[in-house]
Amino acid sequence: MSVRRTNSQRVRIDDVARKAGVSTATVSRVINGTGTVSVATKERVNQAISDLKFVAHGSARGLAGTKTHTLGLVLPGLTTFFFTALIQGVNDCIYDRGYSLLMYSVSTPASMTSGKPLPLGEHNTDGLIVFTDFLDDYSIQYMHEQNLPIVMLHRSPPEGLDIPKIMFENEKGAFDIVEHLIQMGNRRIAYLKGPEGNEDSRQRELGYKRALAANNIPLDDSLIGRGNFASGRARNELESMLESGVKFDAIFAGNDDAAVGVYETLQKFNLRVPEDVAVAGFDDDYMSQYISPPLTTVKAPVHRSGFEAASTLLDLIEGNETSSEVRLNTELVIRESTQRGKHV
Amino acid sequence: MSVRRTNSQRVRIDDVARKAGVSTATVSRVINGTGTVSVATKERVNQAISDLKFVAHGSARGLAGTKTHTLGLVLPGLTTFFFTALIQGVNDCIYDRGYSLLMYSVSTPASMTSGKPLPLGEHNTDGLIVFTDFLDDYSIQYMHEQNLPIVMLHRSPPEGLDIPKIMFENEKGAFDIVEHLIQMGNRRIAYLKGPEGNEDSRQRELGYKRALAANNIPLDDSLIGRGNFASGRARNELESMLESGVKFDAIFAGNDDAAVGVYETLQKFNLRVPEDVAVAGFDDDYMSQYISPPLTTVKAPVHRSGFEAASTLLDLIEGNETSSEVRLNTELVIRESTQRGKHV
DNA sequence: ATGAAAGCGCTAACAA
DNA sequence: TTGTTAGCGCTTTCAT
Repeated sequence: MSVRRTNSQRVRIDDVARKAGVSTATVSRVINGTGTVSVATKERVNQAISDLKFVAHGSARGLAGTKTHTLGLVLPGLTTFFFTALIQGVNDCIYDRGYSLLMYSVSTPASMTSGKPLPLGEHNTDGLIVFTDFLDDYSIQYMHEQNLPIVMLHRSPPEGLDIPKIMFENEKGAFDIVEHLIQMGNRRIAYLKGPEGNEDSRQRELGYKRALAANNIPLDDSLIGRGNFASGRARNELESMLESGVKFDAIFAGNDDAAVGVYETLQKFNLRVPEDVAVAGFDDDYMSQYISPPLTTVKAPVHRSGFEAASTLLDLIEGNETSSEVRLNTELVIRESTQRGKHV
Repeated sequence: MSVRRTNSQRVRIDDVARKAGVSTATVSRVINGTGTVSVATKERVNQAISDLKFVAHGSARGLAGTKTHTLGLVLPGLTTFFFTALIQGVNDCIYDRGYSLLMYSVSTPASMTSGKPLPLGEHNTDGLIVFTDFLDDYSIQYMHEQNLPIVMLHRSPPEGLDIPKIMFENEKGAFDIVEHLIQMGNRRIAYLKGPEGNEDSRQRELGYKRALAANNIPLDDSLIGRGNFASGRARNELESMLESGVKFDAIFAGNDDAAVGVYETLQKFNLRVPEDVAVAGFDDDYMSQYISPPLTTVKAPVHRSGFEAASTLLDLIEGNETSSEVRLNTELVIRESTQRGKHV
């Protein structure tokens, strides 16, 4: 009894089939590169497709087939240039491989299993890149159990789950930069942590502690501040530390954005960088070379981490081999913020 | 004769219907808020949905219904913090309204109507935000004719098409900042254009020229350089200008990223900012307050422009009233790069 | 207020 | 190598 709103405008696969003089199955084969189609037929079909400007209906493909050709990327609130590079990295990987990118910026704790679930399964992405602490372990486990391919970016998967992860060499990077600070003559070196529970931060803290230990510098807990990888919080935290009389001759700020906050607070207290306090960051954000003084930091391959995450996810989806963990090299970048006597 | 890969795992709408003791039609009504459902029934259905952790199949909804609940955002290559704020703005608008975001970063000229078409129609987004010069007018016209709701961001629609656009007050912002430069005593003021054909740049150039005219300063074409809103190109262009002997006492760099390139080249030529050359930007990028000297610029509401674009697009989709043009206010931010005698 | 059932535009099994 | 056709999981009309 069909009384159906007929979507009259759209060019459908059977229009293409008719024009090319073949069946819809053949057109589908040409589109998807499946099955076998003779060269001559393939050419006729492609001609018809471009003549008619046919674009397949994504939802129909998603429903009929097994793939949506869409990847999900879950991010915390987009704050710094870091995210730009990361998203571009994912983007650069997937379009060539025929996928689109669905983005979710989640800036408060969220869950798939309580309250209003995230629209993550909703669109049936073929897989998910998780880069946020705002999605709880249980949600990830839940989606993993639904057989959704997942890759963790800058975060470990929940205990016991076989989910690949992409990380920076945080521990080594932090070790290197703290060693550098020590070699520049600093002994009392503060560290500003990232957000509570953040894994990058935890690993950097380990590197920081290892470098101190390797140089026989006792650990002083009063030198460890609680930040959140953002300049505002860094300002406040450092202010508290200074007001409570903590003394130090260098700060490893956790990341570059926090280092910017450190700069501001030091200036407010009339402390010069690097003469009075040396400052180091992590990431090598775009602005770090331009701030004053230019910031010594650990260069992290952000674009590449997005690219690798996407690439690993596609491998997972396509059933290729994947490594369970990718660790991306970091590189020490020495600028003026840690070089006494060289400051302009 | 069904021999069908049956997606056994998934909880479907009929599972919910059975559990709630209703038909699938009723479940659908509850999900979509359409039709009339008694309070008691609605409650039973919602209970069943959360008990079963039911998430509707997006492709099935997209195919059966008329909406995909997805918006497309087309961007040029993601380069600066600008894009972070913009994407976040779009994001912040749409999730509350039940939409997801499909992102396309297109960094080379692309078309829907020649070559391999962009996957834009492919997923049947309910609408599109176009923020890139890399998508040609014809493609936009083509999609518009297919009745795809479109909003232009920082760019005008093709001639004659009734497509809303969101812009900054470029002309006024540029006028204000050039006036400021003039008031600070500068007469020979250079302008660095954005990419060829870019509308923001064209409007800023108009503001620049109007400010000169308003102050009886003759226009000198040798003072207008060809940039692309990026630091690298700004460096090169300014270097050429300086080498060819062009003299000026101030530069309006087109945007903040270009201003950074200007800083670098001036430093290379041993010209101080602002003592020898005053520098002004546009956007008020996150880093502009932190570079040295802090950059005088025009603050543009980037996050808000993303938000407004999304909001306008949703209004278009939902059949609400929309303005054909939204102009977002800019604000002059005076810092040290234009203040002679105040530089630290 | 609710249910029955058609069909959205594809893909993929099977037949030929 | 190609065609026929069921059916993916929903939404929506129409009937009740």
